[in-house]
Parts: sequence; C-alpha cells; structure tokens
Amino acid sequence: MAEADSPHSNECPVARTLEAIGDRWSLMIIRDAFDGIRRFSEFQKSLGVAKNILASRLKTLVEVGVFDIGPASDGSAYKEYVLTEKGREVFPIVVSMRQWGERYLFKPQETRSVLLDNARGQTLMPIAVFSSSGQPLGPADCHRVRISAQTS
Amino acid sequence: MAEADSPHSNECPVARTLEAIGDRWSLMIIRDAFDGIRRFSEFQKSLGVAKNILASRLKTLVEVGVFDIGPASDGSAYKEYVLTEKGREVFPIVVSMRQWGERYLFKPQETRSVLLDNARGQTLMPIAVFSSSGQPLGPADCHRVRISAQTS
DNA sequence: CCGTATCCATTCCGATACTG
DNA sequence: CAGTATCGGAATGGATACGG
Repeated sequence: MAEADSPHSNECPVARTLEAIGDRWSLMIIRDAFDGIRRFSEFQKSLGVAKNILASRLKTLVEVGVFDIGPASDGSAYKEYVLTEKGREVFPIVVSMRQWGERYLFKPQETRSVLLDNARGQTLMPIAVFSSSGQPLGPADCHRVRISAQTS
Repeated sequence: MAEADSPHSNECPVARTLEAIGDRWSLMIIRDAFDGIRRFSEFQKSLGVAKNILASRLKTLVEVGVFDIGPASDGSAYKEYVLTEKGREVFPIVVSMRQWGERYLFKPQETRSVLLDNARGQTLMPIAVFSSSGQPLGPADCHRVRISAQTS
C-alpha cells in the first residue's frame, strides 16, 4: 500500500524530512551532488555502494523531487541526475552535519575533508540558529506549537 | 592506512555524523530533548517507539556523548537523560531539517508543528550557509578539500 | 517506573549475474 | 555505461514478557 504516511511523520517537519532523505545513503548522495557529481557511475565510485541500492535511492530521490533527470551535458546517450532547487536547499542540512562532525567526531589531527568557499578558500562560518530579529537561539530559547491551517 | 573505521566513515564528517546520529530515531529523540523531555517514559510516549528500541538508542546516544545520565530532578529514584553540549549543538541540524520539511514537504494548509522563539513568539530566521566573511553561499560556491593532519 | 531479554517480521544492504 | 533481477545475510523495528 502506497499509503499516505507512517504514523509519526504526520505533523512534525523533522520527521517528514527524515523520512524523505534521512536514510543511510540519501544524504551522502546529495552531498556528492553538491560536489558536482551527476552520473550514476560517479556516485557509485565515490560512495562504494552497490548498484542496486544506488539505483533505488536515486529513483526515490527523483520521486521526492530532490533530483531531476536530464540529458547528459556532454552529449553522450546517458542521463544525469541534477539537483532541483529543493535538492539544493538541503545544503544547510549537510553543512550543519559536516560542521558538527568536524567538531565532535574527529581528533584534532585526524585527516578529514573540509569545505572551503571558492572565493577566498576559507572555512565557512559556523551555522547557527537565529530569531527573526537576529538573536542567536539555543534549544532552550524556543518552543514548539501546533499550527492547524491558516485562515487569513 | 591505519584506518580501522567502518568503510564509509573514513574522512567525511557528514558520514561520521550520519553514523553517529543519522538513524531513524536518534534525531527524533534529540528533537524531543530540545523540547525539554528527559525521562524514558516521556520519550516513549512522545515517539511511540518500542521500549527496547528506545533503550538501545538512548544507550548509544549516551556512549556517543550526546546525552548524560543524571539523577532525576524531582528527587525520584530514576535517571534522566540530559543533553550535553555536544547534544545541544545538534540544534542547527534539526532546525535546518525542520525548515526544509516545512518548506517542501507540507501543503500550505496542512497542520504542522512549528518552532517559535520564546522571547517574541516569532518564527525563526531561515538557516543559511555563509562564508567567513558573511557572504551567503550555495553548494556551487564551495569545494571540498582533504586535510591531512598537520600544517604548522 | 525503568529498563532488559526474547522472539519474530520487515526492511536494508551487498554481491553477483544479467540486459539494453 | 546504466541500470534491473535475484538472493542471502545483517541490521532494524515492534510486541510482549519479565526483573530491579
């Protein structure tokens, strides 16, 4: 049954995001796409994942709207997977994951990959949460509320 | 070599983060912790997850250093799970996931839960990636490089 | 109340083989 | 090159029963 959604994904956007791209491979695939990877074989080589798994993930990511399938840019007969706007917008998610990992999961001298901005070759500003008025916010400074539809 | 890690967690911080907290429940547990949940039964009720699973996840999250176990604040005989600094710092990750989900995974009128800042009751500023000099950055404005240990 | 132990179903993954 | 088909094994999840 291609039924709606699973029990707990109903109204929490975090849960839905996890359900859409929160599996073990999807975010890695998207991360590679941020590095310019577009071809099946390149994903496969970069990730070392089995082809059937990769095919399956790519397929659902296209269904979800993270990737579009387009013609090869080099004129070859094959397809390319290119990020949609929706896909590009997961950038903050993977960058915040990257920064958290860098900070807490590596020993100081351990070899790692880092992200640099093209313009200056500098590391990025740490991602943080701000209020609409620009105040930095921690978990304790926020609360969740339920919004049922808007009548304006 | 000298790589004793699991295959894909090698040197990408994103991969390590995914391995540490990227499973189906951990981020939901942490999200609940941001809402002030600290007790086993509260997590269980909030998430609707089986007790053995919850116990298992909580255990690994403690091992990973996201939670500390402390005495109950109300003087009862039981433990509480309280976020460490490392745990609190996953806040940007779940907020960026939340915002992406809100934006792309909900129909406009669908009921959802949203995060508001306590001080003003406003929605948060969208999380974005900036260079160290304050320029907004997209995926195409960055590149990855490998850093092997020491320079200077 | 807070877990642990057990059992079972399901899903996920990887290797391999095969097709256009 | 870009997948699909199939299979076995591993990991994950859920329900329930039990113990501190």
